[in-house]
Amino acid sequence: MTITDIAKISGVGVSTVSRVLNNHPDVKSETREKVLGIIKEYNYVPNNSARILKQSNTKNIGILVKGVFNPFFSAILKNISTSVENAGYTMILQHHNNPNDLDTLVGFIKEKKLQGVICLGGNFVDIREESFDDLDVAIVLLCVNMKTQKAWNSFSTISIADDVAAYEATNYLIRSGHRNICLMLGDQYDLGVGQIRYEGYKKALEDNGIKVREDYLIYGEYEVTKAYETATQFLKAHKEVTAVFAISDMMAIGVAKSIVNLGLKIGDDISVMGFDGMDVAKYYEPTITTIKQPKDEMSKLSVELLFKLLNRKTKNKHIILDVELVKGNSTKQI
Amino acid sequence: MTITDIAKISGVGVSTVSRVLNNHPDVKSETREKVLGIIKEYNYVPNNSARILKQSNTKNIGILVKGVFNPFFSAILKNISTSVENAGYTMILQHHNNPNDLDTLVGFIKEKKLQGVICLGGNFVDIREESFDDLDVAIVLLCVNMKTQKAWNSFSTISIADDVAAYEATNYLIRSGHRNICLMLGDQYDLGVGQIRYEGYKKALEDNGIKVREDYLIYGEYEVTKAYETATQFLKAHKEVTAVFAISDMMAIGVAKSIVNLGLKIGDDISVMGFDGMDVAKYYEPTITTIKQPKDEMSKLSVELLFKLLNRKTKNKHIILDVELVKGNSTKQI
DNA sequence: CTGAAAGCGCTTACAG
DNA sequence: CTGAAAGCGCTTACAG
Repeated sequence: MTITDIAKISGVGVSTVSRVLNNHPDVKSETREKVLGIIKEYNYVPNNSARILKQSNTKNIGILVKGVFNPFFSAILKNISTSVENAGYTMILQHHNNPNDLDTLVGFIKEKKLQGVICLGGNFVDIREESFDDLDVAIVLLCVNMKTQKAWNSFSTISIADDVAAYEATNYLIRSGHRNICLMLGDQYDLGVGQIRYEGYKKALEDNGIKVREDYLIYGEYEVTKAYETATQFLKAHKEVTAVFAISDMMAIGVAKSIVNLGLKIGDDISVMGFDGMDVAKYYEPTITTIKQPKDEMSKLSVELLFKLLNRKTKNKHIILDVELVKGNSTKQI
Repeated sequence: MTITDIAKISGVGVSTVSRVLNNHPDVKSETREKVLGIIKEYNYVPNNSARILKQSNTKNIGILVKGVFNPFFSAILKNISTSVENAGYTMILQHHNNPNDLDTLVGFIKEKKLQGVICLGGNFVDIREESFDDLDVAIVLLCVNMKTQKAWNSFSTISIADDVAAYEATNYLIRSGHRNICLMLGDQYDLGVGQIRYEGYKKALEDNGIKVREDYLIYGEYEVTKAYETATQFLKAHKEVTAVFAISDMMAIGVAKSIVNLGLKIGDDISVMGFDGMDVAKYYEPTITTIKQPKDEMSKLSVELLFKLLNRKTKNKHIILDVELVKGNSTKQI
């Protein structure tokens, strides 16, 4: 079934069918009805590729997810997905683990002829103003390590001040009397947000005259199971540690469980601080103290910004959103 | 930059460039090198739409997610995503909430010219053997309400026996001495797996001579927050209830928290049973008794089956996987 | 091993 | 309000 078939059956030209398909106003309503009837009858759906080949407008929005596929991302994904589809665009999801985020992104954009793309995660170390020069695409980077927050105008970023947030979290633990504070990161080679959060942690310790210990860095791969295992092993070997700061709530839950299973009490014996502000942190027992990222705002803003960029209603922006330290019962004064 | 540009610059015909692009063997390696060099130099990426327009093979795999976008789905999503990309296919993710799953699916397949599609969730009430007749596409339905498990050969299903699983869960609570057992479903109009799980719950009660009470059905929208709110309200009004069976672990966690916040003890005062077997159920404190779905197997099998179907290496199958009741400390004998 | 040419299924000026 | 025709950027027989 092609547009030509429909045209023949309807007894009109292909241009007319095309006009009906694209809701052009100048078609006699009688003709429109007839064509629509045939389309319906034969269950005809136009070939997207042929359409796209003609129009430069693919209406494809890409979502490029780096590394982990954690629950924090999936909440964002849902929001984005809904908005993108409501706008009549197609959402192409790609997940990758390549070291070079920038190359991956550019290849993705070209291959799928994307109109816009939202990146979740990654560190774009060699990104430059000219990186997207010949592309004409709206780019929004989310949850990305962008150390150099210059006023670059070829892409947008929406982020939180990860270093400040991690500083605040660590400082909160220090203010509560903790000095032996372990940091649980994703993995050793995480150059994304993990890197920046580490810097915030480090600075908070240094500002308080606490020595930063390499062996207090542990890795939970953003997974509850792995976090549990790593924390169990670590806490057994380091009885002096009184607080663990995990850079995701799911890892914090793994850590919390390891404390219980070691016969200790969460908060009273060892404090646990999370990051993300997932619902589950609030509903865990005890509630997990965490840094709450404004995820609804992040997803809402990112799609809004993306479409504004697409429609040339704005120039690129670099937005930094506020986080909130939500106090739970998993951290205690000592 | 088009193939014609590359051909001109390289001093060869477009067919030769095309052959290089598609790794055809019969190109002189000298020519190949030269063309490859130009492609690299100009960062040329072929236009996918034009390619697809010629080849019937789009290499597009669709993932159609119905309704909720819960963490259980996102774990599956990650696995599928990785496998699909490794096979050189593009993953198109679509999320919907239309009542008519079948129409949505068929429209999706046609519009994107999908080679294969995996559906997560939904109830395909009016699905028929002929539904996909003119489509030539591999279809795998996952986590779907397929009451009529006929030996249909136009699509595949991978599922668990949701009714049996829910029966088992309910029966376990009954064996533990509970008689006033509340069931938390997603929402009132869920005709997907929620419907079948409800039937298992109902049958277990009936088989044990326990009256099924309409007012013992509550709805948590597969969300921890909503589950918490609904359960709190319900438990306040129904002091006689000693057990809650929630058909997702996230909802079970919300219920658990509501019990704590009502000043009661999880397990000792009110038992909580979950469903899914998410990691978090195992790491919650106390551990949540749950029905564990083989999610790794589900995602692995679904992709394997999809590609076998694509390559005509198998005919359609209807696979039912086993679940496991994982005992935690959230349920107690009374 | 290589190139010219047809054609995939659309959209869009252009002419009427 | 409508149709014939060109062309989007590829791939693929076909001929050499």
